[in-house]
Amino acid sequence: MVGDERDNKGIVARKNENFSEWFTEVVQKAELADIRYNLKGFLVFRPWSVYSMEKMYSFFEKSLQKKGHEPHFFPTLIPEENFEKEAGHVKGFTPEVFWVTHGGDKKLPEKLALRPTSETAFYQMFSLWLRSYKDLPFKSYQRAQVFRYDTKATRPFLRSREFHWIETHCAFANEEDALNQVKEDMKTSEEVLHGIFCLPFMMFERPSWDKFPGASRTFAADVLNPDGKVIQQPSTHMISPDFSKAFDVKFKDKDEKEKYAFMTCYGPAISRIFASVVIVHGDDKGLRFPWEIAPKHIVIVPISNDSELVKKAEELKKKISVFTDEVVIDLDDRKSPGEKFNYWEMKGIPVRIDLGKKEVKDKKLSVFRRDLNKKEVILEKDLMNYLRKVSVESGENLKREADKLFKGRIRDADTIAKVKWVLSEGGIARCGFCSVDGDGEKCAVKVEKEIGAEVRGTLLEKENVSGKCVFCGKNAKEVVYIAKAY
RNA sequence: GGGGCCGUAGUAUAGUCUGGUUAGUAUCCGAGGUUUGGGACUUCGUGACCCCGGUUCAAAUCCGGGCGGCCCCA
Repeated sequence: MVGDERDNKGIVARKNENFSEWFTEVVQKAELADIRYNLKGFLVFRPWSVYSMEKMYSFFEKSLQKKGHEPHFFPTLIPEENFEKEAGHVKGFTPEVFWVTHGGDKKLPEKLALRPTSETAFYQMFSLWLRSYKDLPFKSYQRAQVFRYDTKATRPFLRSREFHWIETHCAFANEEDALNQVKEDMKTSEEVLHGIFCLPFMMFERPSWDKFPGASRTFAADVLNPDGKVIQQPSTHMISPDFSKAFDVKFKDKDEKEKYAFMTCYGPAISRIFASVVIVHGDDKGLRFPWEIAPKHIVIVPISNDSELVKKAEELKKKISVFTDEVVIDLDDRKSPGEKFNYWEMKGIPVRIDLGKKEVKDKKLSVFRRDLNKKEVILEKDLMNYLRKVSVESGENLKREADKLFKGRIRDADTIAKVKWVLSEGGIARCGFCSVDGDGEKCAVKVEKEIGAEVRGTLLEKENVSGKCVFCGKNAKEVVYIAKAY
């Protein structure tokens, strides 16, 4: 090939050397999304990402339902008046809202927002639905697409103007119950994000200056990318009492008094979490998935389309169907076996079975597992045991690998120079800090200006503090975590 | 928030600086033949200058705007 030898088949960029390019390449070559849709920040999700995201949705929804959340579908459009009811919320979201202004060629009497999030839609209904303490706790959720006119650079999956998520909206009789909900949301994140998707993260309480618009307290998970930047994943919020007042979300308590409810919300963004799955588990060959959320489980590659081999492939597929239906037989006669091997490794399918005459004759199978990139020969009669084993181990292996990398990157720092060093190593710095309320913001600005990083927050369970704030020298009141962020 | 780079077949690119031939190459796609155990070979064929405006005898090429993409810094 002429020019810069750029190959339009396999992944060229090295994940750890040139992460940005690696990600762009993987998105296109593994056919996760088509970025050619002619609208900035919007992309077409292709089957290989959708299969996986559907599974991710399902794990989250099952986990939420088990904890008492019930599903809803709310309208995509929200009247402007709903937005204007709570000052903090308006201020935070107005610059990011897409507005619908016309119906046909008639100008609408009131602008309609394409929901950037649905608090103001849900609370509108909460005020109608919630009458008595017996209606509480009220726990709901919906899966939805939301829209934000993000002015920063957009990136497929990571930062799009339309994204796919789940949002839970809950109401409680008192603040304590609301806080417990936040803790439950953290547990859900641990169960699903880490337990099933195998993504290590830390959940921080965001500093007061970095809260969700309209929240009294914000907690958010940070996942670490190989380039050393963290990306925010599920966040959970205690909503400011101003909302209950603004939307008149009241209930009659046991003591016969009318009281305002306490709301929480939790938002795992599936399309963005998918990005983290790609980024955290992928390698230089392309994608890797934990079995549970792999788009498909198994590919059978007959070495040729010889009728004997095709028949054998069908037979195996049928046999495997008691365990999984997600078996692809690759009969594309335009590709050589070698090309297929590389292709399916790039796509990250967990198990590949190479089927040739040799195998049929010897009643053996050549199998390749993507978690360990290992090829081995097994007896055909052991296939089901092998698949069961890989289905369990693939996630475990990916999780172990990711956890190890993550833990090694969190380091204590007691001077500005040390913080800089930790960040330059692609890590998260843990250090003493004056305050995460208003008056600590000066130091946070310093962190941003001088180091190009952000104070991500504190742990919910307060840590022992001693010593000084690394940035202003006052007595440290908090232990904070500092990282570069998207 | 600031800066830089880029837009030519489905994809990746040459050509742009220095305006002028039938816009070249690889891959993909379609048809045929030979192949098939780690990115096969061959013959034939289809397919492109992002949009709008300007300069000019002449624009992929120069200028302005729009739309879209990529990268870096804060």
